[in-house]
Amino acid sequence: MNKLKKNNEYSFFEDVFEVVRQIPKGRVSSYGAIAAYLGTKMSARMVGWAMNSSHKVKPLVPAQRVVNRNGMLTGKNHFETVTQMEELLKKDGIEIKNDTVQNFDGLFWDPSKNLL
DNA sequence: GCATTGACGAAGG
DNA sequence: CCCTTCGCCAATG
Repeated sequence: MNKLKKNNEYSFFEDVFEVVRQIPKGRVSSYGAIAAYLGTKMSARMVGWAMNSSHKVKPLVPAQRVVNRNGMLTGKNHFETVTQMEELLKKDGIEIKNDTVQNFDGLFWDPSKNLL
């Protein structure tokens, strides 16, 4: 499957990982925002799909900081444990209520605005 | 090679 | 205001 990857063309997966790693502690971002930063704003799904491999890449990607546009921890089910995601976010100082990031609007981190 | 699914999002009813 | 439908792109069956 691998090995014959176009050396010039890195999957946008790595781009997603890189952006997610840039998310500051205590902040969260959304799939759509990351997708938009990568240019594929219409395909936020692809970002989520990329996160599917986030657990197997070298520098673990803080996927827990990436939630949907509603601030809901939709991907918690894909973590080692369903509580892992909210626990990690709580450690970052983010309050989680009912699997949803509180004050999501205030904690939201837009890569296109901050990373640029 | 076509059909289904997926950690989303915006629009329509 | 809540729920349903469509669109996107890629991977898997």
